[in-house]
Amino acid sequence: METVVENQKIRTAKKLEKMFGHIDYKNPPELCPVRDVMSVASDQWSTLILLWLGFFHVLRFNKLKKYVYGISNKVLSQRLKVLEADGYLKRKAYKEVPIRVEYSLTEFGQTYVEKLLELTEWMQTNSPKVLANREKYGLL
Amino acid sequence: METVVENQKIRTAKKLEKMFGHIDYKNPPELCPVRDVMSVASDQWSTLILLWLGFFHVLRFNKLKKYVYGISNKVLSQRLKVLEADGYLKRKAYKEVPIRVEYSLTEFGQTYVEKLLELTEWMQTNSPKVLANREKYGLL
DNA sequence: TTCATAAGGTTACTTTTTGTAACTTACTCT
DNA sequence: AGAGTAAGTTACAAAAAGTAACCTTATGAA
Repeated sequence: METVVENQKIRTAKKLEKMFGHIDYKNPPELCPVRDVMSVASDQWSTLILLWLGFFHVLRFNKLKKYVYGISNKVLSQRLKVLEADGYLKRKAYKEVPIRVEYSLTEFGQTYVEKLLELTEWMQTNSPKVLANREKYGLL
Repeated sequence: METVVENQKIRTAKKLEKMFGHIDYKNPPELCPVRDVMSVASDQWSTLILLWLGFFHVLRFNKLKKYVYGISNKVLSQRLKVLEADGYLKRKAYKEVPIRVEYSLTEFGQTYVEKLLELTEWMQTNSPKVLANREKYGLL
């Protein structure tokens, strides 16, 4: 039993070595694409935007704003631009009045949402544990 | 071929429905534990701290600071406190002079790091694509 | 014809979060 | 007595995020 956990720890460390081991830790973030890309894609607001798009497939600006509860116009529009630039979603504007704009995932974005979903499922499963830990810690 | 992708999209949306579908989107973030827990654990600095701990198993404050390149004392100590409170890592202080403090993952933290690692592997695989997208977008 | 409305933002201004760098503590070694 | 060391903390500056008012363009009602 113990060794199963230990072996898992070792496997994990090996993968991390593959990822970080060859990188000189003195490198600034600009030279680490993983950090760069990750900081955009796994930002809290970006995550919520992408997940809701994964759910609805197509959403307009104001609907998105409604579902990504608490986001401001400013941040929503800024994140949508960046996520579009990075290729996760596409924007389609119809020249009607008032203007209609539809956001949806690209195929690339869809694959990312699937990964993201796994993480979110972990969160869903484990958040009670975390909240319990937090409470226990509060008493110290 | 098309239908495979389509079916995947539908499966994803179904999972998302399970996660978000029953939540009234008008709920503030305080009432959504998933958002709450996730905003701590998948913060950029937290992620890096946990991954490096997954790699080294035990790290002292100043070593962590060295590997989590660019983090400030202030933010590092703040994140370590929160991650400890949430149960991802443990702090062990030795009453020597100068003081020695060792940080390591809890077993719970270890399971999270494994999930996180999958996401990071995705990033590693796909960051070239994102950088390419970004460049293409820049030309528009 | 003037006015209200609507979607999808943008802008100016305030508040919060981060970053920077100097300082603290407590004991040991010179 | 003074320097050095690890693990932080603190005061102040810079950057990011939140807030709320405003813009655009055209349609339909008054």
